[in-house]
Amino acid sequence: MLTLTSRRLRGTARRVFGWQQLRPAQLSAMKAVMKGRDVLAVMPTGAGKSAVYQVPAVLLGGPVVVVSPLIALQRDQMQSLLGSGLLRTAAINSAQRRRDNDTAWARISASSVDVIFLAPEQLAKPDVTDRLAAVRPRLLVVDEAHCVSSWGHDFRPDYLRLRHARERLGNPPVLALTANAAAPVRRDIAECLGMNDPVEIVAGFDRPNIRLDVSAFQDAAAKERFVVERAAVEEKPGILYAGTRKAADSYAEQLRSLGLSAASYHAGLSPAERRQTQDRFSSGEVDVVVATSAFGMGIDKANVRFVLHASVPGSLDAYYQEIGRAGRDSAPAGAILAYRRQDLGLQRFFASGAPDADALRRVAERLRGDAGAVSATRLRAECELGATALSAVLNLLEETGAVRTGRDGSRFIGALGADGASAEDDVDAVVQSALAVHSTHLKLEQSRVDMMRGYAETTDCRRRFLLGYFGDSVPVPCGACDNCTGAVTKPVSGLRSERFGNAGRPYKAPARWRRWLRVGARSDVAAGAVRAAETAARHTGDEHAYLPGVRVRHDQWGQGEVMSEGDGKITVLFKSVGYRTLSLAVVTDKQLLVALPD
DNA sequence: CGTGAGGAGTGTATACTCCTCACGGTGCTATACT
Repeated sequence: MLTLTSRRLRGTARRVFGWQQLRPAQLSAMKAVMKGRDVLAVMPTGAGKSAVYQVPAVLLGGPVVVVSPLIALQRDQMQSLLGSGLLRTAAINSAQRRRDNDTAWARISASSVDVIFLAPEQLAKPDVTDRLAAVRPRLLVVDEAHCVSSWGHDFRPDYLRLRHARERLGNPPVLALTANAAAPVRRDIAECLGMNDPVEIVAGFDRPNIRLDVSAFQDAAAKERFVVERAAVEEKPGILYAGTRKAADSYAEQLRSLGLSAASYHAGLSPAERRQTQDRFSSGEVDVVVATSAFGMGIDKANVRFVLHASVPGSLDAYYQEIGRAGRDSAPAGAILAYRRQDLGLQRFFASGAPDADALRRVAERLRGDAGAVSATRLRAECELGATALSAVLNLLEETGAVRTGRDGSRFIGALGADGASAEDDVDAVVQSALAVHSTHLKLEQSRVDMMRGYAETTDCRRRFLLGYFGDSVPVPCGACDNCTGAVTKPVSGLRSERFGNAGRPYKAPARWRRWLRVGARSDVAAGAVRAAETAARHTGDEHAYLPGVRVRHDQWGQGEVMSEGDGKITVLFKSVGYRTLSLAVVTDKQLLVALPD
């Protein structure tokens, strides 16, 4: 039976946008939005995420504010909405001329705009939130919401300030949209945005047409040869991800010298070059884009046949997101990882940036003496910090409780007690606890790198490992990963596949990995499949106290949540130390974990 | 954490080894120049 809301939503979708059908996930998300609930929707790209705010935008009777991480994405979305004819859009950003921003504001203030696109940095400015508040937004959309979690803690700290912006806008409901967020990331998003009892809508993660392959190497030159030849022989078009800009340029050059149509893409290139490469990839003119992680958001090319990683990314979240750009047409596609464990070092480095203790001290000190609120502008000037650095510092100080944000969102109030301990000790303590808060984030980031290693080195079904990380289970063997089918590496002419330098011989994990991997030797094809089947069988039976989602406590590591289990191991995400993989036997024997009630 | 560039040392090979050191990804915005 159709409710009135469903009927209105479907009618609008048909009439305004020409969509004959809405998927169940789209419809339930829209209904929750219409009810005024906070909504977190995780839906695969191509499943019509944007529709979830576009259809309500027609019906809500007031403007919708959309936070988008890239100006290029804002443009794309506006472009695609031109066709609807009914939704009027505007964007405010630094890439537009001042006059265009003025025009946009004039239209917004005259209530002639239905959807407004901005980056989080805009919403950190009080004049922007003031002007928006005046037109009473009905909904705040956070697009690509995984950015809140992946960028908010350091790179783009204004993502963490969106909760204050929301208050300034008159507390409209929040709709967070992403294609890719494991449970802890979803929790982080909800928490950072200050979402209120959000409705979570999570569509399935599995992309069965993407085949998962890992080839491991000891020698850098051998890996590089493999990458070049593999990129050359795979069906086109494809994306080759490299770890650094330099590597991206070098691979692109090598592919071109083989006569392939390849272009590199990274943040070191001019916006014009980047746009051109992206356009030429979309149109089919470029066969292989060789890119850093800069490439991908907003790419919606259906027929990408392979995503090849020349270097491991820093997390399974990033990996899944990047390989998800393959095979959107549902035809077979390949996700190939060329793995060297030394490459993890680069990701460990990226996940190790420490905050500026001196900047923390200066801001804490400045706010301590002041009874009133101090504006961001003044703090920037007096503490000699850029806008990004100041936001990052304030986020940390706020998390420790030493600072709170004033009601106007851009003034800050020191909350340090003036009694008892000397002022000096006070500031010291605050800096220490801010550093501690940050180091908790770092531990999580580092443990994410470890999970990436786990994926690369597992001898179990890779799909099971990957989807287990996202909280999904899959029947094994999946039949579409190297460990389940045994087709380790497609033979490539003139190339010896090198598995830890022992081509052809079974893989034997080095001693110091063995404990972690809990395997002696790499099984051959048949044994791999058999073991996968056994794992599946075990999975259906017996005494599983530690199923994914169960909350547990560990004596030393505190509270955590079971993320996945299988093959005699469980992986738990602890608040204090990040992901830890434990042997089920040891856990049971030593009673390491206590299950907590929900 | 791992890599590659560059210098010092050895000691005569235009070449090795050893050591130190800089560098590595993602984007917004504001502002000063042509």
